Parts: sequence; C-alpha cells; structure tokens
Amino acid sequence: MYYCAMYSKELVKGTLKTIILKLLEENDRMYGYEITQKVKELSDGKILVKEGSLYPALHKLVDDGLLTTEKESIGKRVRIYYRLTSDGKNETVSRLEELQDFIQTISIIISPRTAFNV
Amino acid sequence: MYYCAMYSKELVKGTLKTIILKLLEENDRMYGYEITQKVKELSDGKILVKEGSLYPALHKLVDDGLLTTEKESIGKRVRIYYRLTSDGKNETVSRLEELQDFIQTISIIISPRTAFNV
DNA sequence: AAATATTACATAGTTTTGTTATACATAGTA
DNA sequence: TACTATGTATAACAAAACTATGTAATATTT
Repeated sequence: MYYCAMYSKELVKGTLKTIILKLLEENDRMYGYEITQKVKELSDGKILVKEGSLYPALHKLVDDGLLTTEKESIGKRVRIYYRLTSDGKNETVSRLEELQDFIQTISIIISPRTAFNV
Repeated sequence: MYYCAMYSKELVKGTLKTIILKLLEENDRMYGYEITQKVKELSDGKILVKEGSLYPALHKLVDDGLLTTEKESIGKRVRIYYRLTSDGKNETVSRLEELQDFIQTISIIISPRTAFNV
C-alpha cells in the first residue's frame, strides 16, 4: 500500500494530515484502515495511503491533542477509532483554508501566461 | 528569504522544481535571484523561495540534464542563467500535468460532502 | 485442509526535501 | 558608515513520508 501510486512522492507530501482531519470532520469517527480505503475511493485510486505514513500521522495528531481514540473489540480484533477534539475541529478549518489558498496560488503560478495577460 | 512565509512548510514541499521548470518554460532563460522574485510576485508574497532551497534544486535539475547554464558577467558580478534542455521541456510538460491532476484530486477530497452528494 | 488475500495496527531505518544559518561579494542608499 | 538589495553557494539540521518488516485475526479460494 502506497501513499502515492500515481503521483510523485514529493508532490503529495504535506497533505496527509489535512486529509485525515477533513475525513474525520465529515465522518465523526473512523479507524485507520477505514481512512486508507476512503482516501483510495475519493482519489479514484490515485492516492494510496501507506501504514507507514498513516499511523505515525495519526499518533502525531493524537499527541498534538487534535484527536482522541476509542478502542473497540470486533470479535478478537481490536479496532482503534479516531475522533476530532474541539481543538482538532478548529485546526481542521484553518488547515483546509490554508490548503485551498495554496492550491489557488499554485494554480496561478502554473497557469499559462502569454504576452497578453502578464 | 523563505520558501514559505504564508504556508506551512510541509504543504509547499514538492512543488519547487515544477515551479522552476514552469517559469523557465515561459521565460527562455532566468537566473536564480530572478526566479525568487518572480515566484514572490506571482504568489503575491505568499511563497518566498530561499537560497537554501533554490540553488540545490537548480543544481539538481542541471545534474538531471533538465537545465543548462550560461555564465554572464554583469559588471564585476557573475550571473548564472538557466535554460531548459529538450529533456527539460518534456519533463516540464509531464510535471505540470501531474500537478494539475493532483490539485484536482485534492480538491475533490477536501470539498464538502453531505448526505446528498456522497 | 491449506494457501492466499484482506483486515488491522505498529515501528525501525532510510530517503527526500526544504529550512536555518552562514559565507562571500558588489552596488546603491540613508 | 551601515543597511538594504543583488547574486551565488553550502553545511547542518528537521520534517515528512516511504520501504520494509512484524504481528495477528478473518475471509476467500483452491
């Protein structure tokens, strides 16, 4: 499982935590594997989150007080659900605003410019 | 001078080389300092490329055969112009396509979803 | 019944990328 | 004189994600 199958590694960097926060904003609570599948689905298989990326990121978000965890037993298996804290909700909003602004800036830079519109 | 003044560091990562290539695609040849100023201008001061980011990136692009250099003396000062090679032109096109595709994917992921449009 | 794939979490080691800080040097301005 | 702008350069460090690996339960296929 790869965080990036279609896109070069560098390109995708820095968006994972924001994506996690965004998904938790609209899904109340999710567990790790569920997040990987949701990203895969939404990106049409173009972004495949690896465990080696996901779990460190989730643990960091918990350490930073943005997420809380709830352990749940599914048969003999343990599942760890993640949920946004109040701080996490605020952080999600500001990170999404930043990402949207960044996308707009990058779009301007890489959009074609000619002698007419410079 | 910072590569990222307004945006969190992680977010901006991975786009610098593509930005450099794009600027050289439309400007025939540019020197380092000129690139930093152009990015600053186009991003409205939101992306400030640092020397420590720029020159290693430029050298890497030269090593990879995507750019060639031309030294020029301006008074007693030496200025190094960079220009796309044939490979560099091809690489620019594919990198721009990839970045545009990626932006679209990310936009889908972070766009609001409700019970109505899932 | 055995083999394989999927679900589910976890981490050590490495690589990539960019930043911070610093260095050298010329030219213009307060 | 000191500061700012122009101009190139690199060593040391930090952040982020990847590769590879490990454990283990469940479901599916052969």
